[in-house]
Amino acid sequence: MPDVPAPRPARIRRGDARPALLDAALSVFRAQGYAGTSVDDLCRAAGVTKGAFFHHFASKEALAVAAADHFGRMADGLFAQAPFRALPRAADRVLGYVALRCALMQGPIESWTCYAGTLTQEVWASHPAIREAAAAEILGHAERLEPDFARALADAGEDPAEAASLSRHVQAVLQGAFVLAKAAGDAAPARESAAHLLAYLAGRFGTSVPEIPPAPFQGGTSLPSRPFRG
Amino acid sequence: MPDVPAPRPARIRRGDARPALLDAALSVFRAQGYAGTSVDDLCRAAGVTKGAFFHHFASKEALAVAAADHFGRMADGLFAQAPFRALPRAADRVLGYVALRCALMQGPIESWTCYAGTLTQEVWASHPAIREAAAAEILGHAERLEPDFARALADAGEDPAEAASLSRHVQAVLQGAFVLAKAAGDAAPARESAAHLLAYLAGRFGTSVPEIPPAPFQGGTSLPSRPFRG
DNA sequence: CCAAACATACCAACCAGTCGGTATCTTTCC
DNA sequence: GGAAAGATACCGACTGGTTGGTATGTTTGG
Repeated sequence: MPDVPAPRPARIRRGDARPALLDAALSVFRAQGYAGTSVDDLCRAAGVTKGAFFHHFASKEALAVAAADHFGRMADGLFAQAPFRALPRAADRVLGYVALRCALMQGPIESWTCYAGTLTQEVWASHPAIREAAAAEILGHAERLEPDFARALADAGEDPAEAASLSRHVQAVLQGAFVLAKAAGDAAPARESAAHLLAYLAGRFGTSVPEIPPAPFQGGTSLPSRPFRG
Repeated sequence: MPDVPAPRPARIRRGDARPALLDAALSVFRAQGYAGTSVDDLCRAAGVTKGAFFHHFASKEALAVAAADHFGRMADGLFAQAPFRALPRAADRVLGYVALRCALMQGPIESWTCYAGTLTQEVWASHPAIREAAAAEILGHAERLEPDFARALADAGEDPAEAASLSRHVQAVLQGAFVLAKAAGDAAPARESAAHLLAYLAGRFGTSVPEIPPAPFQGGTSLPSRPFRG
């Protein structure tokens, strides 16, 4: 059990407990997982006491659910204001979105991975309420991007009916990129995967791939090599 | 806390405790997560007592590490014997691999998702030993597939140097597909994503996409629609 | 008879959640 | 304006149950 980083002062001002707990939930759950995080961990990270915690949230699960919505609103706010949103061509907006997500892949892993995906992976079977909130987050996000996909496909003379599935695919690739990054302890494989995704999308939209400089992954494994055809 | 399914008889024969625990680890950890699974859960699922558990494994973490290798050997065995391995063209072997993984996406989710990816996502920061074992599993698997990717790229007149990154990308997409499937509670989005992956690979290799029938995802979210440009 | 393979009882630490109580802000009424 | 009344926000000791792990005893195959 690693000790929780304390990004906040030891105590929070009156009235700030709820947002402090929501922020703490995002980073601590992402770093330690749901079951691996105690209520005391969350309180410590938020600079709040247990009394405050249970005053604002009925249970640890309730905080996790509320934090999924919190995460979604933060993410949507970020992307709604991003410059790529103003591009005239739909294909460029889609590629710009993926390029931005790729550019965000730096710094501490728990700061740029997906709260909803991380939690779902862990508690999809044991905590249906969290699974539902996370699913609404991920699939809702994909749905909100859908119009641009439909437009980009139509512009390329392709069937826009595939927009929904393509938009979900983009989210899937990003989620998978996060898993590889966590496994490798390095953002490089995630950026590489995003680059492949950009290539696929550019192919579908008949446009060129935008600039992104993915440093190649140097990791490798330390496994004794086990031949596949063995 | 859902009760653990007991796929085994209440008690296991003498000498079978170790493999029983490894099998139990695969299914129970995937269904409940690492921290959400108690040693007693594992013993119950394996039909074994705590004494047997700690006779064979020094700790819960040690079992999780050993199970990663166990998972890898089972998976490699499965793919090594699959018919697609005998195809003459490298591109067809790669596409056949993805098509098989797609075809496996049915039945209980914990039976076809990735043990290594699930565990990494949860404990990458708190249990380095598990993270390393899982990373070796995932990246090692990608490495073992690499020669076919290199050959397929070369056959298409493309640079085979991209094989490593492309092979990791395939694993990333699969991992992400699992996350979406868990979120949606349905294999459909995972199969859709695999279909997009096949399309990308076929494009890169200059071949046609093989048969796979991905039923479209009907899920949708129950979120009040929050406009993206809000 | 011996070592490996178990079985059972047990323990200290931890955990989610409770509860009686206090501090501070808001409303109401004069 | 100001005091009383009530609502909200917060505090932290406590509890019943669970957890990973240990200690010690028993069975079994060779």
